[in-house]
Amino acid sequence: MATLHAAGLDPLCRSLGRYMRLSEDDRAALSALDTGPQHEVEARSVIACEGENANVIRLLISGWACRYKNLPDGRRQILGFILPGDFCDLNIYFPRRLDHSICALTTVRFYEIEPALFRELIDRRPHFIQAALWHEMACSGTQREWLLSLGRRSPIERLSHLFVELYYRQRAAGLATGLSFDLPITQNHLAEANGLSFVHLNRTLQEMRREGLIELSGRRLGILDLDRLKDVAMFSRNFHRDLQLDQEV
Amino acid sequence: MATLHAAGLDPLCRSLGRYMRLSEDDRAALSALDTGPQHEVEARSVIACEGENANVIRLLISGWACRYKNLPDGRRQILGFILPGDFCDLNIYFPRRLDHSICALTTVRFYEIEPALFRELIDRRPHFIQAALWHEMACSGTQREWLLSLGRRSPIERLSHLFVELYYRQRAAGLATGLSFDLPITQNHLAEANGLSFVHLNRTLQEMRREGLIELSGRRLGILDLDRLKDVAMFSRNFHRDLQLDQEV
DNA sequence: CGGATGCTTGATGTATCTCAAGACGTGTGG
DNA sequence: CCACACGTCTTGAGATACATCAAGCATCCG
Repeated sequence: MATLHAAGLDPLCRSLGRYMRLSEDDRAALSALDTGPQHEVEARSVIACEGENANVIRLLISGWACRYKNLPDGRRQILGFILPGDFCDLNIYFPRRLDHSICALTTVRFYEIEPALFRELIDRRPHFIQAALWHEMACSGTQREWLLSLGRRSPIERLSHLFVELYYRQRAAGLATGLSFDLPITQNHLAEANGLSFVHLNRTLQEMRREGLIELSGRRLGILDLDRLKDVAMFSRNFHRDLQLDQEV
Repeated sequence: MATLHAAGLDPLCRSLGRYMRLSEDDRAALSALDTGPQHEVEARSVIACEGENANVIRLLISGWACRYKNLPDGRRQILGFILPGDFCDLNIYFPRRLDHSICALTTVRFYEIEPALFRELIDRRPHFIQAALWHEMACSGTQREWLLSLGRRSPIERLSHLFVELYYRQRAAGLATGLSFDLPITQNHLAEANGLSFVHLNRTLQEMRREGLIELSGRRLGILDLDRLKDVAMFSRNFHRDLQLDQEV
């Protein structure tokens, strides 16, 4: 019985454990959180929509999701990818109106946690707020890296950078085998994330293959030369360090 | 004497007051924070540099600063503008290594607050952490809007959006008179913020003037038709609401 | 089998960058 | 006071990177 329960809560401990050392008491306190049933939605489902009130805390268990924004005329920009262990929304206080939407890119499983329960947890063990703050700041840092990519990196540099980011995040979550990992999204998604047309993205991918940087087929990405890929991306040591943190589970 | 002291701490109260209701006790607690001397640096000074440890909390009092990142080959992207009342860095816990740099665009005055003092404040009055979280989330929201701009908006839409954002933020800080406000930065800065070459930015500005959207000269921006400017920018109601919060002082 | 979805390729136009030069204002030293 | 340097803005010309439009092909699935 303990096993089952522990397995169920594992994602929460693992997720918060990335940002703080968890004592046994901490883990026990997390167990007390009733994470409720797991939800499952299929690809393309809108999990949360811009403008609606976020009155729940969602933690992704499996699958890929993304944050995105639309312009009134239909143009769409993906703002970031949400991988297993990431929070979709962390509205602990003040139900904030969502400034962006979230949709599932694959079949996705996630927890929904009551903000009130989280608040109680923080009341009893105030240092948990630090993990929440840290999570926000880590996301914020990744956004800044994307700003640099969209503003100043060329398409091939942008794409290289994204692949390195995803590789390290997947590896941190134990989802990479060697230098390859599942990339269960379409080229169109990659284009929407990188501010490119999907035609041009396709040609950029071909260039990367020609250059011997990656191989990509059947929804799986293989990195052929990580060092060179990082060079092309001008991947920063600082950013690497931030992502590495995820590994200290 | 009370006057002087109150005047000195006013920026802190006003800044945090944007994110939470301050009781009299709260204000008294903030007064207990020794904000130390005001610092002043001239334009172009680097206030904080990527990679260094942020071991202080800075609150901008007057002038303009910006966050930015560089690529190894010298390309530079401005990530956001810091206006009076904004925190430069809010590293309350864990001295985090900075993932970006901050520099002064004009002569700038700011407070430096010891993180330890801030932590003590939060220990005594835990709800202050909510203001910190809210501040992080507001900055994060602005970054997402910039991602949308850089990824999907055309140059003229981007620039329009930036001007509307700055207008609302300046107005919230009481720094706009009517529909115009000081814009003490160069066209080169605007280009670096919008991911454009400064030549093209210059031409975009001319187009906006030709269209009767703005007038810009002598480091002062006048908005000629706010509604149309917002239409061009496809400025979102949600984002507006977030910025408006700044007004509820 | 027909329709949806995703990937690839070609042709064409244009938006944006780069390079380069000149104009204007402002401050500084002679 | 002028001469000069410097920073900023402006304009022109040319090259190219990227978007757009359009078509073909493969795969999957009902």
